[in-house]
Amino acid sequence: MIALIDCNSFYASCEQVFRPDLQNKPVVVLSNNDGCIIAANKQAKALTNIPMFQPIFKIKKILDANNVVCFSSNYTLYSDMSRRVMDTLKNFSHIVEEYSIDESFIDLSLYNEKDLETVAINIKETVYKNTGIPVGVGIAKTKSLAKMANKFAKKHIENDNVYVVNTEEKRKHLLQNSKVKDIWGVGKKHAVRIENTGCKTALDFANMEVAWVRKQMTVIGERLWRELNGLPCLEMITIPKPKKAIGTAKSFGYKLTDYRLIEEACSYYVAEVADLLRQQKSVATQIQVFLTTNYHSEYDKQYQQSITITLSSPTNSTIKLTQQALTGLKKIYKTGFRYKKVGVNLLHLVSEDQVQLNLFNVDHKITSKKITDTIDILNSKFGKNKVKLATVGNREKQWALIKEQRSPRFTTQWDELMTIGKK
DNA sequence: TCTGGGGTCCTAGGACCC
DNA sequence: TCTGGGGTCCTAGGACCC
Repeated sequence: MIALIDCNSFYASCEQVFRPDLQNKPVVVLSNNDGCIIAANKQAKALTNIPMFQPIFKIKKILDANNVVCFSSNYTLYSDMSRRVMDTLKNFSHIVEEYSIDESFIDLSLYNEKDLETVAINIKETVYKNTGIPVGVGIAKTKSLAKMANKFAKKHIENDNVYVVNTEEKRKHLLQNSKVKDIWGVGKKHAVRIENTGCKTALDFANMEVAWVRKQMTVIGERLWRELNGLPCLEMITIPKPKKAIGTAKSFGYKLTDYRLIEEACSYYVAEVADLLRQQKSVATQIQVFLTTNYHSEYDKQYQQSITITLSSPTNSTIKLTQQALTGLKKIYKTGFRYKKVGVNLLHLVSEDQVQLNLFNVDHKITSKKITDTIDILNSKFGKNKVKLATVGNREKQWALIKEQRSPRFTTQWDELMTIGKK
């Protein structure tokens, strides 16, 4: 049996852990640049007209009228809280798959099946006691059913955030009471196609002809169909696979026209992704740079362009990647536009030790590696970005994201610890 | 004025090879 | 009317997830 544990309104819950005064109050967390809502707690969700992913300026009035507390996103805090939750889960099973920042699958086959209800409640209570984060638990024979059981448990309050599918009756009850669009892996497009055949519930889908499913939804759909019928097709992935691509693309805090500033932002992003690349001990064979104006704007002239450069030899050197990225950026940049976003993608990543050495730049490679290693060591000792390339610039980041309401990084910064009582 | 960001997997079709 | 057959690699695009 597999359990899916999912944190309730994770980002908002993280904020509330350190702000007990916000218990039972509506709380939302905003995206980068404070652009739109990416998380809302129960109380905020209960207010109608707070749709997720809506630009904040459209619903500002509703937020204010209801005294909704808004936070800028604070990923440093959320990552650390996530680690605490995951550590707690490891006490319940040795087979844990960290599926995302706020959910995990864990294998419970060592437990007696009739005890699972108790185990589920125990997991929920222990995580809350250790971290302050409320979670939901869904348990079933397959990942897809566990995922749906979890969602079902949250939706129907009488389940108190726990649902265990340990009988055929409960499987049918779960699927009968879930809509097609609630099936994990069925998005908008497939939901329409499925419903057009007359299916209304997840159970109807599970009873469809598998040939139709295969044809319309490929092998992914067939796996899902089997999983809903109790046949496990998705394995537990306990060792995270190295990423095949690493990218970043963030909107600027302000529209940019100045090439120099865009270049600084681009260099900064290259340093970020190159760092992640080295952490997973990979090298990139291609780098892609793209630049775009604000496509939402009706006034601005629109322009977007991207360029993909194949590197002469695969690398994870910030220096080399920056050189290539800026060469690319120069090619696609055109004057006369107000730019909104620049992005960098590292593509076709391969393991460091699988690289085919290019005979002709061995020397260069080694020198470059020494510099990169030294920069990494210094930065891990003295703090992120203390040592950087000159192209990143040293002035205030005029392109930086807007984060007006970020909470303190309570758990990772000594100077941002919580204070109690008078100073 | 203000509209997120980072991924995965699969398939079809083109280019190319023998 | 008939129009080889088998294969690989790559890319773009679709669909989905959190």
